[in-house]
Amino acid sequence: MDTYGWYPEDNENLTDNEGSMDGEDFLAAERDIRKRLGDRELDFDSLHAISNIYRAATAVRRRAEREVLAQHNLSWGGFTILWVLWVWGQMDTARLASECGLAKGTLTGMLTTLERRHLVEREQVKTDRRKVTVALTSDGLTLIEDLFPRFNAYEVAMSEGLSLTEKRELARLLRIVTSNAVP
Amino acid sequence: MDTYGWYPEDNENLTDNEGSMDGEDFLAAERDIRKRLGDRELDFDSLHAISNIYRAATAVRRRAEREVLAQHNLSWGGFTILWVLWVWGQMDTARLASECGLAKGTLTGMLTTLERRHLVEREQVKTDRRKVTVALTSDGLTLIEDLFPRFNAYEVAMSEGLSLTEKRELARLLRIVTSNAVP
DNA sequence: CATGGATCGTTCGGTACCAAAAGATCTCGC
DNA sequence: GCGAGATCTTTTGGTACCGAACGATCCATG
Repeated sequence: MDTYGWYPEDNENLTDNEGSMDGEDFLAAERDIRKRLGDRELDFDSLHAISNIYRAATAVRRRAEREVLAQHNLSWGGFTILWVLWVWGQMDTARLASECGLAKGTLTGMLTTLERRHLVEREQVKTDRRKVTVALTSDGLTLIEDLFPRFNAYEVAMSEGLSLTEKRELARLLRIVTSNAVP
Repeated sequence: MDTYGWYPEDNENLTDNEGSMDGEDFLAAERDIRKRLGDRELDFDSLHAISNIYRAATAVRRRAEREVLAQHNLSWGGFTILWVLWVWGQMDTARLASECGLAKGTLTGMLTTLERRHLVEREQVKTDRRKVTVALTSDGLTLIEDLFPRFNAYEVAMSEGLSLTEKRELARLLRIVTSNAVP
């Protein structure tokens, strides 16, 4: 069996990761990865940069849904839709899907859900009847205006420990990754 | 109507965002947000830092599923499970769920899918029959060893434009956010 | 022993989410 | 005008994914 077939039989000499993780444990986990796979031709810096994005996104999303959004029966996606319509005003579904990072087929179902709750409304475009524009209702406006400041407070809490410079640097680096990933 | 009730009626004087977005457009979009909501007491730096995490994660995930994982019929979650088992070896389902960032109920279903494809196998722990450990099969090992180098190449492509220092800085900042979000 | 509480994995009900196909409408060459 | 192709949204079929409820197993205390 060549080096590529190497496989860990036990966890000796590796960091114990039982229980909940803090920042130290994450670093330790990344060291373990390097110890396991260090003899291969891999780019570990890209690996950690990219995989930490998803890890952070999942953690932030799940906690937001539990602690901020659940009391209003909103999913992350539903909240995003309201937020985008609030900031940019009404728009057609193709643009809305792109802004929200959703497939347009996904958007259809979620709009139906939001429409049933009278938070948004659809309207067929007169000049091009293939298109549909979506807008907040007054209920939707009330909800997002009440909810968003609390959501922003949550975002502040999630970026605790980052300086102003670091927040801006984080946003900048993520913009670069995003434009790499959007074909 | 007070300032809080202000609502955009049209998109004049705002950046046109039709079509696909690049890094410039993202910055423009963030400027629009500030223009729309700038008179409120919100922390825009936290907002952009946090919301860009999710945007980047979604874009990276979707493209990976399409361009790297689809040819092996793997979802992002399924891939993550194989990867974690590869790096750390067999473990019980609770730890596996935590490492993968999945709810344990979700993991059950995905393990069943992977087990049906003979990529992983479950085994009841002798000393504590409540527990179940999960391990890669040899098919699973072959798959991840073939797939991971290509996945890593994808990660390199996604971090194009970032220097080594920036990749490490990105990983570091995201670790801070993640530990804020894991309660 | 016995039994109540803690700790596992799984099941359940429901939404989110995607890619691909279908259906509706517009546009442009002829 | 009129039919072919382009461009929209919705529908479809299937997986991922969550929280909560459930059932099995372990363990501490009397």
